[in-house]
Amino acid sequence: MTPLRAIKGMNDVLPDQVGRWQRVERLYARVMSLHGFRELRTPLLEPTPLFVRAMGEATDVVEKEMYAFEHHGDALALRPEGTAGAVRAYIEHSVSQREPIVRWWYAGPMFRAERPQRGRYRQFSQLGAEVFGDEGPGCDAEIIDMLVGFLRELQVPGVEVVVNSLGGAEARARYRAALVEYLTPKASSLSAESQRRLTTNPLRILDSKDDADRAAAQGAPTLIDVLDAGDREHLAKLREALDALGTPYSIDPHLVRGLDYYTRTLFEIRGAHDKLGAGSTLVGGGRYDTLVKDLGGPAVPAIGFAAGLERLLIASDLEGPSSVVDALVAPLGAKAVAAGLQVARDLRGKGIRCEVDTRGTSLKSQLRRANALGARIVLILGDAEIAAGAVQVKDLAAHSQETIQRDQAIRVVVDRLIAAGRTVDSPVKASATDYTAPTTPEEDTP
RNA sequence: GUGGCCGUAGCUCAGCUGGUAGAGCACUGGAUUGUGGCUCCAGGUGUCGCGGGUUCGAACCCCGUCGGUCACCCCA
Repeated sequence: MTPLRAIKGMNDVLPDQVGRWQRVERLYARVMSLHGFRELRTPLLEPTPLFVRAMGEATDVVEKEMYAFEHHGDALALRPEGTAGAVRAYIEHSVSQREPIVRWWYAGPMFRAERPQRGRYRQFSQLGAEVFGDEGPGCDAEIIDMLVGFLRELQVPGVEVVVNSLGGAEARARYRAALVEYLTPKASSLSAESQRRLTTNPLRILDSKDDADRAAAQGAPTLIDVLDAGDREHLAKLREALDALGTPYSIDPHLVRGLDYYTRTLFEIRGAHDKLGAGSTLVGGGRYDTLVKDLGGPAVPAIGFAAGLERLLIASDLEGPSSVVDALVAPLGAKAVAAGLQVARDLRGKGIRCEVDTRGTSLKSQLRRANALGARIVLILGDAEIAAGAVQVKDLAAHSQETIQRDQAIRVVVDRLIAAGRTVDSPVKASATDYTAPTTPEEDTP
């Protein structure tokens, strides 16, 4: 019998790692909140045609990477990206009728049936956002600057922003024609892949990694040359705003992205090249001023981006939390366990994370466990303490220990933890029916 | 999806031209009948990814397969 295992490219995240995930997610939620974005949650499963129409028939994602299937006659697909669902929800709920500008963020798993690699998985998570109803370049600049700030908070080294403009649909069509005209005479020198692309998706030849392709593309006309006046002004204003913000970026006229819906501003943010190798794109985004209309909604301009959470985690130097609990209750002997459970319940009522070691093992092994859990305080309850109505409060970091009366012990522990920098919730009642889970001392919610 | 490399204890790896397996770390216990992180001592049968083949004999060679990884395609 073959052992049960997770699907290729779909990974478990064990608790040791979840701490880092949560840290990044909370930081993101906070950044979003500070910028007036509100969270959107959409289904993981959508009608396949939504993605086909949003991203384009000829895109690789649609052609070969979607988990698409039929269920009772419906064509369904696991979402390969977040924008299509967000736009669908925006249209479906007539949101444009209620609010002129909408800022939404989302976080969650996406699915693409690609060959896994470091930082690229079949189920992966994206942190994304969309702004509907603001076509100004200032909005583009704000988003880019916000993302750079976010990556800085994540301590991602080597962050660089690359910007390009794809222009509107007309400009792109004009450019496509010019590019094909320029490259066709050189077709024989192109890679086989690019010769095929010449008819299917010529823009992609621009960011080919093949040397011959690069040489051929070297002198090609650039998109920026064929932009119309409005597109040019948009780009110029974006650059002005970025310069004013002091956000470093570079213009790469060869930057092209794989989805058809982009218009005008297109950007990528890369970082941590040494850790991510070829897949160092951390965030990709851009404007999609016609997509809402193309999907049957009103003519509302929009811009969005998505960041790969797994890549951010590889790139980020942030560490996860080191402690699981603040305190460990160490009862010695069977009689002490019941008393220990009471002490623990009282601690939790004050927002102290704690665990009771009910194994009945030696004090030594309980202290070892306290160490492993990162507990600062150990409350020792043996026969002598119970007889005296007391408890030993041991501070592992301070190497101190004192005998405290039971009714004073909770206050002493709280004081010690607060003195050590732990923030503790305001007291709540701790009973079986009125119990509030202690929040972790982790940061981040504003 | 295409190609290269890799796959030995929980982790990182060693294992000489094929003679059937080891280290460090981690973990558990003890030294200290109730006191951790340091130190010392003790504790390992693990489908050598899986299946098949060659051989007297395979962790080591061959084929297939699964998984990982890197690059490409593409993308977050």
